[in-house]
Amino acid sequence: MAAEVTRRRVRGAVRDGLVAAGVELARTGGPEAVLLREATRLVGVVPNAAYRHFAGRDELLAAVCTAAMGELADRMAAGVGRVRGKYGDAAAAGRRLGAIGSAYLEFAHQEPGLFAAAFALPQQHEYAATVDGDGRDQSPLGQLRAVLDELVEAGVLASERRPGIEYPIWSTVHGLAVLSGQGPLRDAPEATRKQFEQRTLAFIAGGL
Amino acid sequence: MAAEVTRRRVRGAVRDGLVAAGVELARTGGPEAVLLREATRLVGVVPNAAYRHFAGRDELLAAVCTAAMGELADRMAAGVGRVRGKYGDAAAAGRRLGAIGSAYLEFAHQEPGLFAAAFALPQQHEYAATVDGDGRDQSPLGQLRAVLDELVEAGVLASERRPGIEYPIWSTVHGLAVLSGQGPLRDAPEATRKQFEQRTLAFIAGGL
DNA sequence: AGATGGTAGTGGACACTGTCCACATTAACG
DNA sequence: CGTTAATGTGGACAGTGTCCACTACCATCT
Repeated sequence: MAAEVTRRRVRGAVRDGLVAAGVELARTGGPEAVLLREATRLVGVVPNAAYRHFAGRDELLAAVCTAAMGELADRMAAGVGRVRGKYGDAAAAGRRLGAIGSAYLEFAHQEPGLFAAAFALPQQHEYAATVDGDGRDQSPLGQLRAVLDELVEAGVLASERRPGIEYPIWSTVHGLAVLSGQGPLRDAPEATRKQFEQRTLAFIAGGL
Repeated sequence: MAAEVTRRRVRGAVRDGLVAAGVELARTGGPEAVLLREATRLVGVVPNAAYRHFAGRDELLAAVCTAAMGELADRMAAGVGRVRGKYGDAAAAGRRLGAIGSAYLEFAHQEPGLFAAAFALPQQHEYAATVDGDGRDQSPLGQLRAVLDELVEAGVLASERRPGIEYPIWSTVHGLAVLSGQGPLRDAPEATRKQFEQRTLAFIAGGL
């Protein structure tokens, strides 16, 4: 009668489960909904078990945050990858820029909770070089920079206008994402929202 | 020995005090820091007294939210008011647009907590016509619209480009505000931040 | 093989939050 | 003056994050 059969899980299973549970909570309820106790409940473990893997709730939220940012990056990369046309082609480069913006806005719209969670903590995702196997920076900002560099090479964007232009562009897309996602424009009808996106992307293209 | 001298406050004093306390809490710690109990503590009243004036914590936060949005609107109006040049003058209209953007960004930078609180609840401030004595819409969006209309009248902005252009512009400024305030760009040095603002406002001016 | 030590999970507790209920007191008003 | 509604009090409850002491397991070294 050696008490309960408190089965020990395999290494890292609980931690991964907690992050997965946190992501799911964030998906439905945003960053506020990622509760430490609820996550442990979903994993089937006692609340304090989480403290073996995270210093506290904020560190769990940070992990969720990183995961959400990763999903955004993946969606952007997938969108860019779907654009045909070889590197340096002016039209293709422009379409790649549009694909980045569209993926960003689509993510914010389809997964408002995850999108909010991705920016819930001001940890610098972008500055920590998140590189893939080929040494390319696959972070959202890194991907945007790559396309802008391509636009310069393609002759679409004047090289003297290139430095720092990623920030106004990022701001424009991000601003629309939060205003139409969580902000005052959140319950505009689908058609209106689509029009906002079109106009905003056109505004960016015109500002190059 | 009729218990304590539980002095009754004048009509509305407790409610106003709670909102003021909530604003102060939001100023230092953002919307998350506006706790019902802490607000009542600052006012010097028992927690439950708040329920005589608000249905719950969310309704208090909504009041704080409205107050914060009001302060933003005031700053914008003050900035526009400081611009000299009569209505319809092209240069003056352009400077007024810049003043609106600058006031927005300055508010977000100087009062990050209040700025976050202003957008914490997705209640439609802008749609509820917040008009002043002269019947003008003094909400942030209303002021932006007024200046854009002036730009059309001054011949700076083509009238066929006018419809809906407030949204990309608002998005751009708002995006920079949250990215450089709470987001990943929050601990950029002052000079860099100033440069971001300049470039972003120039980006908008170029996009007209 | 057998002792040992660190790792992962348990149980119980505390302070804090928002919120509800029953009660007391005061102000307003007939 | 007596009634009534408004306003504040007191106590309680569930739920949260977090800390402490304790226990079972697994790997590793002798």
